[in-house]
Formats: sequence, structure tokens, C-alpha cells
Amino acid sequence: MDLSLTAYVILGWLDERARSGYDIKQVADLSTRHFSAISYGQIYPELKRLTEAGLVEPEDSPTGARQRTVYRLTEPGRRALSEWVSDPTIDACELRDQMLLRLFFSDATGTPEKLGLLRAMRARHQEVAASLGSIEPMVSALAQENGHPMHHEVLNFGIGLHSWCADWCTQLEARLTQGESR
Amino acid sequence: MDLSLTAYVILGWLDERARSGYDIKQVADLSTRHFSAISYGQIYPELKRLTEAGLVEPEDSPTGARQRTVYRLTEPGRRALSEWVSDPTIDACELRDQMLLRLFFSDATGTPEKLGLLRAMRARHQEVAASLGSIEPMVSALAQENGHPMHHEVLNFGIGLHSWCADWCTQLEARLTQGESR
DNA sequence: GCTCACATGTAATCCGTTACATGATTCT
DNA sequence: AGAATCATGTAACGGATTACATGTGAGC
Repeated sequence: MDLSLTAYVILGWLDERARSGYDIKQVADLSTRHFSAISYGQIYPELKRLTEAGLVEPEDSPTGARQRTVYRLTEPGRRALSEWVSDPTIDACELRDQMLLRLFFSDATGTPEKLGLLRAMRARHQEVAASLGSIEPMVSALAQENGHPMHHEVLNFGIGLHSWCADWCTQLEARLTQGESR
Repeated sequence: MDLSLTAYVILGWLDERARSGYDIKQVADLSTRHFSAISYGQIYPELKRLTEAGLVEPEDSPTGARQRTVYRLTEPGRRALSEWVSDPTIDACELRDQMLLRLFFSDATGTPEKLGLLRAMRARHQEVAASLGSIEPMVSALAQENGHPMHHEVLNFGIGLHSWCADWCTQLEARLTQGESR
């Protein structure tokens, strides 16, 4: 039984608590968007497959007459998740960033365009850091309560990473501005 | 005429000099692998499309009897590239990293597994930083020669980013080790 | 009554990798 | 002679996004 990456991500979210497909999308968009996006087009079919494989269990949980199905991990599901986490495979990582790519090739234009790009990049990284910072207190509290401290640690990783990126942009902006006036 | 991201990346590499499909793959694997991977299955069909669109021009450049076609930017190609670079659109970025994802969900296991993951992550980031560092002198020299200083700047971004990631891993390792012995 | 958030799903499409196929040249 | 590298391509597959389709409930 080999599962897709998406399958493990779903199992991971269900480890914390029973969730509907909608819930998974909400919480992922809020807290892991910056390193792992997920869409309904993957979630619902994958939940079906995981149910068939016996790794998750559906349970009806309607809100009034509004249909809602939450899923919880089964024992095999929990085992599959912890095996995936413990897997010592070293995978490459990739920072997918079209703006960084544009900056890389920006010698095809002039300094004003480079500066424009850099300022936009810096603003974006600052915004991501700020938006992650705004959920930090909540995640910190939740992480302690339900025994998932790593959610908090990795959130801080994201904040630190994007702050570092913003600083790098600031420094390069300064050097480009100096070079321009020289 | 709207081009794929891959198309622009190819135009970008051809801005520096005329290159074959093989050359593009080589240079991309060496210097932008950590933020933009590319495969032959994309390169060759895309070079064909770009030729049909008149953005690049093929030229036979055999090595003895071994066939080789290099491509160079046409004026419309250069224009398309600089328009893409100057595009003020702000795109989201995503750090695709399966190990970070595993770490995020690693509360499904114990501290030894977390530490194992962290050490592997740190080693990986250190290796990427070192491997980028080893080409830095060459890229620095090339960047000055052929007027592509941004290649060098973005390389330094990569080195700094992966060094920062390695440091973050070291710090979390220390805290987890402390917590373990407490 | 209208709009927004809740909630579930499918189909078309795109993007990208992997595997395969072929052949020449250079180095050991 | 054999292995590694240079060089070009295609086909199949899988993963992921987008657009679409449908309906409920809560608040204004």
C-alpha cells in the first residue's frame, strides 16, 4: 500500500482530531499554506480512497439538516502516519517562487525593474510573516493543549524563514540603490 | 500569446548565451535546482513551441558528427522575457519540502524520531549550502563577465537560506535534547 | 431577500516527472 | 572494449489546480 503525499497530509491532520474535508482545507489554508497547499479536488477523492483502504473511518456529523461527514484515524491509519514520519529518506526541497525566478533572470531588464521586483518580494515576505505571526498565539495555545508542539515549532520556522527572506530583500535593495546613485 | 513558466525559464537561460536543450538542463541542475527543477520532457517540446512562436531561433552546432542544436533569443523573445520579469504580479511562494511536512506531523511519533528527522534535515540543508558555496566563485566570476550579476545574488540567497534552515534545525535539536533529559 | 460561509463533490485540463528509445563521442 | 557523457526526443502516467455544479444555514 503506497500512499500519495496528499494522503499522508490528510492522515496528519486527522491525527489531531476528527475533521471533515472542508475542515482540512480550512486549517491547511490557515497554517501550512506557505509550504503545503491542498485543494478540494484532492481532498474528497483521497478521503474516499483512505476509507476504502481502512486507514480512516467516516462518521456522520450533520449541522442541522446540513450534511457533514467527519473522518477519524483508524489504528492502521495511525500506524501508516507514524511510519511515514519515521521514514529516514532524505528528499530534496524546492522553494517554488516565481518572483525569485524573475529576479534571477532580471538582468534582462534595468535597475528600476529589479528594485520594483525586490520591493514587491519584500512586502510579500513581510505579509506572510505577519499573517503567520497573527495566528501564533492561538497555535501556541492549541499545541500545548492537544500535544502537538511541532505545529507550533514549524509555524515559528515559517515566520523566521519569511522574515529572513524579507531582510535579504532589504539588503539587496540597499546595495542596488547605492549602485544606482554611484 | 501566454507562455508557461517553463517557457520563460528557458528564455531566461537563453538570454545569457545560445544553448542546446542539454545545456539548459545541465546549467539549471547545477545552479537553480534548489528553487526551479526542469526535465528534458519539458525542455525539448517547449523549445519546439518557442521556435514556432518565433521567440527563439535554432542553429545547428554539431560536435563532429554528433548532432547538436543551439537556440538563441530573437528580439520578440527578448521582449517577452523582459515583460515577464517586469510583470508586477505578486505570486505566492511555497517551500516544497516533504521532510518539513513530516516534521510538522511528527507528534504522531516520539522524540527520538523527531531528532532523527531534524538531524537529517540539518545535514541536507548544510549539504545544499555547501554545494551552492562550491560553485559560488565560478558564478561570481561569470556574473561579472557577462553582465548577469543577479545570478550571483540569487545564488547567495540560496546559500543564506539553506544556512538559516540548518541553524534553525540545530536550535530545535538542542531544545528537544534538553527536554528529553529533563 | 440576499449574501456569505458551510459543505461536498466531479470533470477537464495542465503541468511535470519517469521511463523508454536511440545514437555518437570521449575517456579509461 | 566498455563505461560515462553528450545529445535528442516521445509516451505514459500521476499529481494538482480550476472550473463547475449543487445545496444548506446564519446573519443582515
